[in-house]
Amino acid sequence: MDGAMSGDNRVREVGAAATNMLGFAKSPAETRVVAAMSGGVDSSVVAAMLARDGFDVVGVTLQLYDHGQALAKKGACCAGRDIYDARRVAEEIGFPHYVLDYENRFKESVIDDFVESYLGGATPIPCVRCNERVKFRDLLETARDLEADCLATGHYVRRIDGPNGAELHRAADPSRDQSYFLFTTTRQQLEYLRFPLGGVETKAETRAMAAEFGLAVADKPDSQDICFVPQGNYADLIEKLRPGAAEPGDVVHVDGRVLGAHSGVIRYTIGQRRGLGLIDPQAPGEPLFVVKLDADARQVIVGPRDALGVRSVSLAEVNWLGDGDFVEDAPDDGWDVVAKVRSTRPPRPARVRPRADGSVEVALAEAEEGVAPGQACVFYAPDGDRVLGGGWIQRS
RNA sequence: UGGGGCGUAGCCAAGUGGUAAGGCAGCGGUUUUUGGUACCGCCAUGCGCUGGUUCGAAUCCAGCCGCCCCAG
Repeated sequence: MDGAMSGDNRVREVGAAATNMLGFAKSPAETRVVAAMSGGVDSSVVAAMLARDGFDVVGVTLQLYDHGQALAKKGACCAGRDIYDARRVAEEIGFPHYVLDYENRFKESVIDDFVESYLGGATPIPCVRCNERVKFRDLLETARDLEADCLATGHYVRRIDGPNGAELHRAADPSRDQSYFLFTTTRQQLEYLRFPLGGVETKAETRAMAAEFGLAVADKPDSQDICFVPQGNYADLIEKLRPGAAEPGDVVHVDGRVLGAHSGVIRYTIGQRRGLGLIDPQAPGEPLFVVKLDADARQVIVGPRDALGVRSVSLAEVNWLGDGDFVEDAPDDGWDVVAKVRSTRPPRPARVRPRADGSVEVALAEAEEGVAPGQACVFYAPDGDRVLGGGWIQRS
């Protein structure tokens, strides 16, 4: 949007001259900001940047899970390492830093939900639950308790002050955009939040800043996979937390034929191809995909690729961030949006229509594959930039 | 035990004298702050067995074994 000013657009989501970089009408030194620090490069840069710019930064790192026997983590774990890294950044730059024990809250708000979701045949997004129920709820309250003016995070997403209050927008770098994971953010939370990396053009730029600040985490690899699941082996974690809960059952073709057996619906998600270990004798050269999961019947229903397409999706718990009242002001044919049913891939045209029973129907202009209950459908304005809201997929 | 057909990797399958396609499944990796998808790589010193012909055979010949079908 403002390529002419490239190079110094780190904290430029607030423009008014009378306010500081975070949008407050007072000096940075008088502006207290709690920086949520995960121990990674992004949030470290945010904290360091704000401290260098003179803000009254208080770094906070949440201890979300231990590496004890409950999760059976092997050897040194990232949680401990990350906390150490965050603390070191605070020491290097010179601002206070606190580690808060959020293990119980994380367990109750994120891990339990994750486990129950899988056992119910759905496919959870723990990262969204963590943002929704831990970072932007409990941590945000803690920041208020610390009398901070705002809470800053390292998310790649933009917050823009609009005529009707704070708006959530996609990151300047579409490939790093994390707005999908923040769709549950409420307007009230958004008013208090700041995302200094939203305008960064590339991840390399962030790393360059980290190097510039002399941070040891500058070359730290990006985090990926689910933070509390070691080696990406989520099914083993579920079975440790709920022994015996994952029961075996049949793998059934959409036409009714039983093709084989599985060792628990928790190991599958809609759209999945690998791991079935099966072929359809009637079409031995064609791949099979998981089309549906029936936890009650303990069935994994599979079919050919063309059985995967979905054009209508039903949502619950919709969070609306667009202008106007989501229900009252909805056009008869639904809100005109572009929607994502997964974090990657560009958003596609869709219509979002509130139903009388409180649920919401999304009509996709083109079929999407791999639409699974428990995942999120996030809406954007037709130009794909502003986040208008989103909801949890119930069925499709 | 008359006639016909077939036997290539876990499944399907191409190849009919020149030194084993491809798909599915599996394994490994890339991508990705969820799962998944997609993409890339690997996966038969050997083509039912034993001999023979040939410079050379999965491909030709002989015998044997095993399936299947049609007749009785």
